[in-house]
Order: sequence, then C-alpha cells, then structure tokens
Amino acid sequence: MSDLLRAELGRIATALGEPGVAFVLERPRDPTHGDWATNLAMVLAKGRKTNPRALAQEVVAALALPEGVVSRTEIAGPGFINFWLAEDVLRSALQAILREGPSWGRSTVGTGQRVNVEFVSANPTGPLHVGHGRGAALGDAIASLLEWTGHDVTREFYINDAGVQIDRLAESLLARVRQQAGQEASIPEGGYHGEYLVEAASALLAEEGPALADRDRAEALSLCRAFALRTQRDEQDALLRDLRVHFDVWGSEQAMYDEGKVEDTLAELAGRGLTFEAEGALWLRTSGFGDDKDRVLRKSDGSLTYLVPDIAYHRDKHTRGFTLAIDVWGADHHGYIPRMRAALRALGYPDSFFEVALVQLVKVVRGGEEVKMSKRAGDFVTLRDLVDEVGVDAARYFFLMRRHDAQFVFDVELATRQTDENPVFYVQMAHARMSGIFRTAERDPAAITDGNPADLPAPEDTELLKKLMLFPDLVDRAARDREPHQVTAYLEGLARTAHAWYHRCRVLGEPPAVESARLALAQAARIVLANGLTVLGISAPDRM
RNA sequence: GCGCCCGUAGCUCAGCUGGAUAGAGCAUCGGCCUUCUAAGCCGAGGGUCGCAGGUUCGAAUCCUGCCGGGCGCACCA
Repeated sequence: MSDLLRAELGRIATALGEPGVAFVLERPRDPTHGDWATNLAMVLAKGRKTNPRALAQEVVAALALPEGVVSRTEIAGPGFINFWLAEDVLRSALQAILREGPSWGRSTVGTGQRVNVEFVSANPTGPLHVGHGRGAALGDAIASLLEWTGHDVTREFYINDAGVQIDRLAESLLARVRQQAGQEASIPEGGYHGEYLVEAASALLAEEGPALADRDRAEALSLCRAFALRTQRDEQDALLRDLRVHFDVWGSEQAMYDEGKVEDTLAELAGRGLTFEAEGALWLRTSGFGDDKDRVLRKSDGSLTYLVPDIAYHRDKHTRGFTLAIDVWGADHHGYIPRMRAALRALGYPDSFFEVALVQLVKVVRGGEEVKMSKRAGDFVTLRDLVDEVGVDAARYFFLMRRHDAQFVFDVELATRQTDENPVFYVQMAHARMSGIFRTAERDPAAITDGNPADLPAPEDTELLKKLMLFPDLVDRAARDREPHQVTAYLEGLARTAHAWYHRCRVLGEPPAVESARLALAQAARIVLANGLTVLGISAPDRM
C-alpha cells in the first residue's frame, strides 16, 4: 500500500523535474491528518521559490492511483498532503493477513544477499554473563529480521580457542586440581578465579584419577586445556540452546592457524605491499585506510597479535561468499572497529561488506538495587542465573526492547511480574486473549480465511486493522536498521490497541455479520502478534 | 589529551533518513467487573528535549562549542 503511494509520488516528482528527491511518506500521529501523509510538496518547494501549498495542489492534481486505494486527499498545514485509505485497501489487507498467516510480513527485499551474522563469540574461559545474553538476543533477532526480509542468513559463533587466554585457563584449572590434591598451587597472574573452575577440577579429577595432580606439568596442562575448553563450550552451548539461540557454524581461531589461513592472510597483505618491518616487528599499514595508526601483526618475540587471526577469519567469511558480515560486539570493543575495517579495506573489500552492531552494557537491578556483577569477586550474576529467574521469553524480550547502542537497565523484578506493567507479559497476554475468543467459541482460528471490514461497526475495529497493516513495513525498516527494538515498540502499541479493542468490542453474540468480521479481525491480530513475537524468538501462548 | 556512544516527564525509554500541538509504559490521582482472561480498560496531572550559538519555511533530529555520564585509546585478548 505505502509502496504504491510512494512510487506514485516518486513518479510525480520525476515529472516535475526532480527525480530521486528525498521525501517522507509516514503515518501521522494525529488521526485527523489521515492514514498517510507526505512532505513531498514542501521538499520540492525548497528547491524552488514556490509556495508549498500551491505545489501540493499540483501534486494532488497529478495523482494517478488505481481505483479503490485512496478515498480522500487533503492539503494541510504548511504543505502536507494527507491521504485516507479506501475501504478496499482494508479488505484486501485483512484477506492477505488471513491468507498468509505465519509468513505475513515477510518480504523479498534481501533476496540474493548472503549475510553472515556473528554473535556471542564468547571466550570459552568461563560462564556467559548478562552482556552475552544481550548480544545473543540481538544477534539472533537481527538474523531473524534479515531472514524475514529475504536474506540468506548464516548464524555464526567464533571460538577464540587459540590465544593466551586459553593458556591461562588451563593453568588456572591445573592450579585448582593441585589445590584439591592438597598441593601448594596458586592461580596465575591474569588467570581465572571463579568457582566454576573448582567444580571443573573435581570433575576432571574424577575422570582422570588423583594421579593427575602429580603428572608432568606440560602433560597435565594439555589435559586441563582440553577439558576446560570442552566443558566451558558445552556449558555455553547448553545455555544458548535453552535460550533458543541456534548457530549454523562454529568458527574456530585454532582452525584459522591449522588450515593455513592465517599464513595465507599474512602473505596476501604482504603481497599487496601493505606490511613493513620496524622495531623488530611486522606492521600493517592500516593508517592508510582510516585507522589512526599502523598496527602490529607479528610482535618482536615472533608471535602474532590477535588481529591476524581475526583478519584471517573475516577474510574467510568473504571467501565463503558472504556479501555482508555483521559482527555483534560488546561496546568495550568499539575502538577495535577502525583497525578491522582498515584491514578489510586493505584486502580490497567494499565498506558495505562489514558492519558492527555494538551492544552496550547491561545493568541488572532488583527492586531498585543494582546487582553487582564483578567478575573478580567471583560471585557475579551469570546469564544462567538471570534466565533461571525470569525465563527465556522475558529475558529475550527485555534484551531487545531497548536500542542496542544505549545502556540498559534490566529490572529482574519487573521481568517476572505477571501484570500489564511487564511489557512481555502484556504483549503475550494480548495474544492469549485473542485466542481465548476462539476457545470460548469452539472455533478453529486457522479456519477463518475471510472477513469483510465493511461489517466492522466500531472505530476501534478500523483502528486495530490499520495498526495490523503496518507490520510488513515495520519488519523491513527494523531489518534495514538492524534494530529489533522497533519490533518490541510496535508490539507494545499493537497490544495496547488490541486490549482496548477487546474491552470495547464484543465478538461472540454480536449479529452474525459483525461476529464473523470480528472473528476475522481477532485472528488477524493473533497472526500479527504471533509473527512479531516469533521474529524476536519469543513464544506466543494461547492461554496464560 | 584524542576517539566512540549516550543526555527527552519523578523513573525506564520511544521519537521512523529535518515536519503538524514532543509520545508510551511505570509511578501518582480519579473512574470501570451480570457478558469472549479486571492477568484488563478509560481518564487526569506531569516537559527550558543537558546548556549556548548556528543552518532554514520548519530542529529533540543536522553543524560548532561547552557541561555531565559510560567506554575505549598495547608489540593484551
């Protein structure tokens, strides 16, 4: 619908000699300003010396829309053109919702685009924390939005299984093992002090027997390393599964080395003449590509910086044929973006290939009191704790309901509340109520395939239907902007409209035509509420 | 010192590539259950959009400078 209008307005702009002019077609806040409004005349007037209202007259006169789309136009304010939808549009929209059901809102704007969304990618050195949860929910939702808009999406988790932090992990575990065997041992500098390694030590001792503590250090470390890596990965995977986040591919840093991709990358960069030796180290000339200084690739001690396998990994994504790689990173890594981008430019990739969605930190509060999550103290709140307390649906919804680039306060008490104060409950409740109508009527909602808006008597009916019609545009926009919170904001508004409608408009027991039309509307509302929740990975219960 | 993000109602936050009288929820106050979930609905009050300039028909939105909060500025990851 809006596409049709937009295209027509674009045609008129071209006819008036301003092709490609940027105008806005939007839903006015104030319903007396129509169903759609455009500032086209005002934008056009800017370039000329004409009165915007007079120009609006010209635009309206030039409109050539098919019959049954717009019932009325009006020129208002400084030069807005307002449009009212014809009833035929409402009818065909209602039919489309009912017909397409669970796929209503999907589009094909992204067809042909292969997108890699890499998220979480937590080091396998300890339990996932709350920030990882936000990243998990965000990455999964962005991936889902891209799928809904026709992109070919791969969800990927990159395991940093090769760096020094894994060495520290192994050393820390070995220290715990020896402590449990009654030996003197301490966690190394930069090691991991958390209680989880005490448990891991017990498990490993049970598996390997008490002799482990007395083995040769290198041998024992190797065992500890493998064991810690495996158990931490298993634990992370189990939690992610519980969160209903699934990955298609697990990338491995170690594999980048083992498969020679790290060396290949170094060779390619050198071949392009972008590396140089200085002060005993090998450098990449990133400063020529927007970074504020050059970066070390190989340290003077001969080892590589973490940047190298990272570049190799992104190069690998490009080699695998992705047209876009989106990384979800914690905001504390934002300083890393320029050098990664510079490195990818150095490899000759277009800027459009690489995007980063930064996740700002999460502050957890309970009853107004901040819950401290200091890792050093060892008693931090893990993601597991949070999910156990509030449930998967609430956790995912809360993680998504704010812009990801702004800090966010997670109120665990609010998230567990079973009232309208809790937005996830409120939205799910709207869906459950719609379903309740069908339960009472003993009708199968899926069997409702048609409805006539002309039989809907109340203004609340039309208001609800018009709100439902916005969903496909919303999905497109949220996907384009990588902003799932647009969906939660929409769902809350839709739920409010739906609850109000439910309260004021009876369905069952009304005259047959009205009842039939309202059953169709209730089913349409079920579909849109469910689809919106589904995009975000949240369930849409039929009863609560 | 330099860079990135943020600053909107008492609180938590929206505000759709510059649009019409700045919105929602919570909290506060006042109403509404014989009828599909009152686990809900309706209404009221509440604002110097951090501050000061600038750009233009029009600025919460764009530019500049300050103030305040967060996070980064390694031959760590």
